[in-house]
Amino acid sequence: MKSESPGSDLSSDIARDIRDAIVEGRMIVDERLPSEAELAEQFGVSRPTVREALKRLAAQALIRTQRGAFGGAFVNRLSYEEAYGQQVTTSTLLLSMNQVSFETACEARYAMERACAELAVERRTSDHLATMRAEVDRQTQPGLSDEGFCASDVALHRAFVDAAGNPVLSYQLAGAVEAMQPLMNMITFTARSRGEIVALHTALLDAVEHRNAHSAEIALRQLEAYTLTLGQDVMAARARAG
Amino acid sequence: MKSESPGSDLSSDIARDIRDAIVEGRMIVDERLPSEAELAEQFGVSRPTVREALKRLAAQALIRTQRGAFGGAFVNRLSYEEAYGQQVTTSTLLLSMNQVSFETACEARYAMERACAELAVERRTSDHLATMRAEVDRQTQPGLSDEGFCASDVALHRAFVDAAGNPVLSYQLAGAVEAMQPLMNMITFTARSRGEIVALHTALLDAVEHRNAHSAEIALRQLEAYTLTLGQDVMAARARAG
DNA sequence: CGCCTATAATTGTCAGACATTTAAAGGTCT
DNA sequence: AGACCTTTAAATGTCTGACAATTATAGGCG
Repeated sequence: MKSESPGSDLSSDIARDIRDAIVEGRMIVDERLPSEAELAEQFGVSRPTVREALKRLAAQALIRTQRGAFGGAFVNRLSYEEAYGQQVTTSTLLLSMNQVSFETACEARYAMERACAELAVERRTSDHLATMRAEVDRQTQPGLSDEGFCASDVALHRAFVDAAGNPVLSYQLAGAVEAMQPLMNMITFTARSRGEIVALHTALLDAVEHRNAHSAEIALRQLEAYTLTLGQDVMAARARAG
Repeated sequence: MKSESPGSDLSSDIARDIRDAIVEGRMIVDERLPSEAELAEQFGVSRPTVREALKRLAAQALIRTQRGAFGGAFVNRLSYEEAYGQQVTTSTLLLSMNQVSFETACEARYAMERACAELAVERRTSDHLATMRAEVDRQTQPGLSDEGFCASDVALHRAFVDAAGNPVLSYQLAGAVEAMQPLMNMITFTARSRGEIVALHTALLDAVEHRNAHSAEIALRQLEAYTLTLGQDVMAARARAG
């Protein structure tokens, strides 16, 4: 009674069977799967085929494997970090491979960030403020490369999102914010544009410090508008260059 | 010059090498990878090891394979649908495996949905309205099961999010909305609670129809509050039951 | 009693073979 | 000449059997 669909591919079928068992809760976290040899017998296939199925699951962080006696494959508790990673990779590829316009990506990102404003100003701790301030400071340093500037930008926004104190929100936003980094990295930041951005970051920081959600949203809106103009200039230049 | 880190695992290393090549743009969409035999020679490993690496990449939809002459592995254009699927699976597991509270998940979901309100009321087409209306109608039908009610709920919210006309936003929201379905499915909806929800859905629908972002946000906020009370009742009952 | 060693279970890797699929090349008939 | 069929070769999919590497447990030794 094995389920099939994609032109028959044993390792796919087996991976799906096991994945379903995990997703539907028939296997619980840290539960050990049968050994590869046992699985091979159960599914009526060879060990390499089972191994291919297990590697598929491992790639999605659904299982982890351990060598040695009493080792084997175990249902993995998907950590926030692993989920972040998957989220960022998937989002980045989605953007880079689907001719998603800078406008669309930017709009989505800032819409979601604004969704954090209310919670962030309410729950931010002094730690969050300190992190944001440190990043703003870094952004004013003269020797900073464009890539370093972008990285600091991401770190600041990350701190802002984390200030909302909702790990699910942080996880969802990770993709939206980090996936834009490759697009942002194409931008050459002039001293003037850096100044503008730092000013807006400072406005955001002040709003968070004074727990003013409305001001935070305005700062984010201005940041979106300014980022958009910078991005559009780059895209236009690239279009001219061919 | 092979990169290594996790206690040496050849198929992991190879998968990472290839993944990096794709993510960094050194391999472009639809480009064909060398055959398994060639890869085995290049990396100095056996074909089964190469195959395990390729299955890892296939599990993340980074490549697709085609049998037969002139077949092979090709860099896959990550479609929105594939990305949705990954997003939903990852989000669902993250919620179910990490004792994420109903409150936290609910808060994140509605915060993100509210972020769509402004764009949705501005860009919604009559199609979006019709879909939403159809789902509200379905929700009033007497014979509808609780699962059917939840599914319709997801469909309505999905239409609302899609109305924002930003595919990246739709993609990001897919996880937040659908991952809550297992939690919602634990709720037994009484006739009274269904009535309340339908009333709020109708309010949301009206707001979208009349392009009133503020009303839409209020409806969503009320929906969040009501969903939260329903969920908390269930959680409390489960806690008592042990 | 503590340390060391042997053991067995399990994953990781390899080699070679055969089955299956598929597109392209070449041949045949009209 | 053109349409249809057959062959062929390249590639993935799968199997078998073996060996290497790792590791927790059990047993032996001082």
